[in-house]
Amino acid sequence: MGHRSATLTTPPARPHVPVKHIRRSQAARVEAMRTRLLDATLECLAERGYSNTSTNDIVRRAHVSRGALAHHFRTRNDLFSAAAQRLITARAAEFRERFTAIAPARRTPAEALTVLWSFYDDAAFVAMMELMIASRHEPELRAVLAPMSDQIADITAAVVADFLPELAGLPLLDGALRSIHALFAGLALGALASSDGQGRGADVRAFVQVLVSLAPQFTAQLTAIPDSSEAP
Amino acid sequence: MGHRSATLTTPPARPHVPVKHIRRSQAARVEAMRTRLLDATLECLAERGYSNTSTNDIVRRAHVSRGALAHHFRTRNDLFSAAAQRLITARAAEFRERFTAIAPARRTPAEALTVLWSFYDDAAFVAMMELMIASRHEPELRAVLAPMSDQIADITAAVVADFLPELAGLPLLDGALRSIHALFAGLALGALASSDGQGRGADVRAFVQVLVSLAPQFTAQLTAIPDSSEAP
DNA sequence: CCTCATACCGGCAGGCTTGCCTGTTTGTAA
DNA sequence: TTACAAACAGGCAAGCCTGCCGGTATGAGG
Repeated sequence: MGHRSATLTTPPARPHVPVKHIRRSQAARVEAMRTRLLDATLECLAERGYSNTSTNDIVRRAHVSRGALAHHFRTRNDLFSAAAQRLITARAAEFRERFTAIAPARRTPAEALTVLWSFYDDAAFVAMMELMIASRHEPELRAVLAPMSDQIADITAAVVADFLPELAGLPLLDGALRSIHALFAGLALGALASSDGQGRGADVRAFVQVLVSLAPQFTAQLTAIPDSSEAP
Repeated sequence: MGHRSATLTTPPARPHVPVKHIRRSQAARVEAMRTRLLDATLECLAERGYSNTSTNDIVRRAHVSRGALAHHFRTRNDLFSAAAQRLITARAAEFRERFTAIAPARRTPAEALTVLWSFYDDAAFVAMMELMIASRHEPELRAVLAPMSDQIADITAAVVADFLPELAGLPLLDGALRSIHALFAGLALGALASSDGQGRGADVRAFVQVLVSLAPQFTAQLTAIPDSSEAP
């Protein structure tokens, strides 16, 4: 179950393949270089963290010269912002893929929760957290990350609508989905400091499991409740 | 409702009160110095973040010489570990205080949720997140933070038992409480990167509010369910 | 009152990082 | 083929940070 160190980038084609003397178009060259750099950045981010990652670490890992990086990303922040952008779009794509890959017979809320959690119990999400923390002081990075929350909500809603139609009409669905995302994020954050190496809040996830399995039951009662909401 | 910048430390006695020529015992001196240093560390942590905070920043803010810090904390990590320890114990104390301070008439789940959230929508929790992220590479810090998760669970359980006895016996109470903590943590984390300056996931918290208000209802149905748990 | 341990002070050297700068190679287009 | 622009290489200087060190002041004990 420990999904850790899942595909953060495309694993092949990276280790020790010098990009030399293969006669490629310039567009292909820059694309390869950017990919190399960005992937290395994301990996360093997950391993060493935002501010423990120097540009030297990155070029070393990418097997690229210092000047190459400077040529494609003028400043360190540019690099990290681009990496953040790449991470977000890559994840959005993988999100849809992984869900559409679920066999129609298995498209249950429980399975969906498992897949969803795999996105949080993941090296990429560690990188994501690093970026979120760092974005507090890097406006450019923040600008990249800001719309992410709503994007996630939209994509999740779409996935639910497509694959779990029985839940599609639920009254507070949007809030519920956002809640689950927040909960998983909190779990992942807590896992960073917790000594609980493999548990990763399995008990909490079990509780969530039970909760969603009960969703249909109390959805009926919801309509008859004196809406005492308006959050504090 | 924006609780931000709540009491991270004891605000009085800090600004510009030179500790000189007042004839105090040595024990008092070291205590004052440690407090000064640790408070400044925590403040810097919340404002600048873990690795944007240099020891110079700290001594500058604490109005203390560089040597003083070196004398009390041999290394930068020692300082941060001590600060983390201090933060944890201080928060635990404040946690109980704030809950016992609730007027008996107001001891409702809704009120409890509001108070609980105030602990996450808080400069101190920003510092906490910084420490959690940093602890990934600082074993000493990690050792300090590791037991925190269970401590929180224990304290929360105790508070519920004392002040919300009607919930005390609920079947999956422990999981539910941990879930709420994780959810709030995730909300706080997301708020770092979100442009949603003041919202802070109010909608999500509203959902949680509704959910707990329904807790008694479906707790009955829980016993009759084919336990298909064992989290994935 | 005197002595000593402890608390505190401020500067120095070593190491690391970033951004820039010059020089070389590669692709493209005339 | 030739000339130019873009891609790439690697070194340099300025700046900052940490840990340490000798020197001073202050409180404790005889």
